[in-house]
Amino acid sequence: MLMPTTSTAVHTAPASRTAARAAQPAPASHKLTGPIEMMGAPMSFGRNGEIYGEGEPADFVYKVVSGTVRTYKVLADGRRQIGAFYLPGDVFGLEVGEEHAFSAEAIAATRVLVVRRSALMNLAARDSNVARELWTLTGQELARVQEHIVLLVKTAQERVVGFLFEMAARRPAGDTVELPMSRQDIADYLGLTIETVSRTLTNLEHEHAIELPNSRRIVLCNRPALNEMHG
Amino acid sequence: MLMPTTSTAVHTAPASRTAARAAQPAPASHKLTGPIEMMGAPMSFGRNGEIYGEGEPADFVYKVVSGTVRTYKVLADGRRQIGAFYLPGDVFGLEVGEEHAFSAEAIAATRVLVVRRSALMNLAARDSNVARELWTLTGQELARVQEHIVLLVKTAQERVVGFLFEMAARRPAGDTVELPMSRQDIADYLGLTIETVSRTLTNLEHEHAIELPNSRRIVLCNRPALNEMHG
DNA sequence: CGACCATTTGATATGGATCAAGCGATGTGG
DNA sequence: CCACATCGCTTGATCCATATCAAATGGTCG
Repeated sequence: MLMPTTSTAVHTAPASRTAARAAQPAPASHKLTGPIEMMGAPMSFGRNGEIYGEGEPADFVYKVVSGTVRTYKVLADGRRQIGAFYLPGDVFGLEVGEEHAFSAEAIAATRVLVVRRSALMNLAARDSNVARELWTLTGQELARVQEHIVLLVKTAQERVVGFLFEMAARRPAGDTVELPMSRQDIADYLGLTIETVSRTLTNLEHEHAIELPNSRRIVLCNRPALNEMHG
Repeated sequence: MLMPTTSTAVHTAPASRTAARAAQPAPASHKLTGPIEMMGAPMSFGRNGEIYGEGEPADFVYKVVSGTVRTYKVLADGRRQIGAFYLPGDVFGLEVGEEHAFSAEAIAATRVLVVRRSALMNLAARDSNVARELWTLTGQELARVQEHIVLLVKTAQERVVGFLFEMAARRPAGDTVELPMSRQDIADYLGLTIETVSRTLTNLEHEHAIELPNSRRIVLCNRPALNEMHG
């Protein structure tokens, strides 16, 4: 639907790989062996590479091995709303209906595992543990989106601080957050403009709540202060 | 947690009813027989009656028979965000985790069917159709919340019009929408103030897009015009 | 009738958007 | 190796949609 400007997708048909599937390095996930690891075929996407489009048949389920993925919708007036960011270990593209509700793109060079949804469904019909795992994944997604709703009704500063906490919790690395996405991506996730995101981060730095060694790295050097700020 | 001001809950312990369960009038739902109808115990709540609180163990699943339910969170600064409205036939309170993510209240006098979550889980472990139904319910909830996110990043007019379309689609009754909830409820669902909701409705009426016979009844008398307005 | 509560309407304030320019890193061709 | 184009980000000035504050209206129930 929306052609990426600098797509360098290596594969475009996930079905083209069914061999050589058992030799992945273990992805950064709490679950080291599951249906997707067992059955998944590796695929790679370049920066801005389109993984699937909104409204397309949801025939495949994906798990991030490395890199980052964003899902989004483009509204009628051209504005883009980002639904989620997916980091290594995260599953995305799992739909209960027949179509993808959002489009998905790689933010930077990204490797994923791909598995046919029908294969998972067949497995789930026979194995209640797999069925439960699919349900759990959908439930985690639901919880995440509910948190997102709460973020979206707050002030700009609360949204930005909430986003920083969210990212810090997902990639525990002390107080340093490494952002794989641009300011525009953050703005479109938070329902703000790029200018407001930038200004808010600058303010937080002036108040000594964060440090900005560079634009993609943020140090949460005063968590109590940040906690005060996020409602 | 939050005591309702005029609670008139008839039952407070759903487990107190296990007999007399097969004689409900069929609720307005596309699914006339399911686990909840088969196993559910009836309960009633008065206006503003608390059904469960955020953070409480999610031991029961509910289906609306009559009336309307809202789920909500109260933010740190006292603002209330409504997560969803549930109308007759809708299932709510089904959590994948162990706790309720939102609080639930009856908006007006409401009857529900209640079933133990553990009973559904046991059934699902043996019957993959039940498992699939639980997953489908969670997936529908996910789709609804994703739509809600898209609403929340639009302008006030777009949010209000989107809300009217949402309600009209859920209770197909020609172009007339009967609102069970107050302006404050609508405002807290849309992330707006009550004044902005009221003004927006007045504007829509002036533009002959809707009619307001009274504050709880809205006629969508110009759908093409409304469609233009909601991005 | 009168009290109460939900809703509407009016006046003003403000947070974030918009418009516009500047800055710093990265990469490319001469 | 440097001039220069490009891109992502920051900063500044102004505007506007919506919040806030305040009061009037209207419907409901004792």
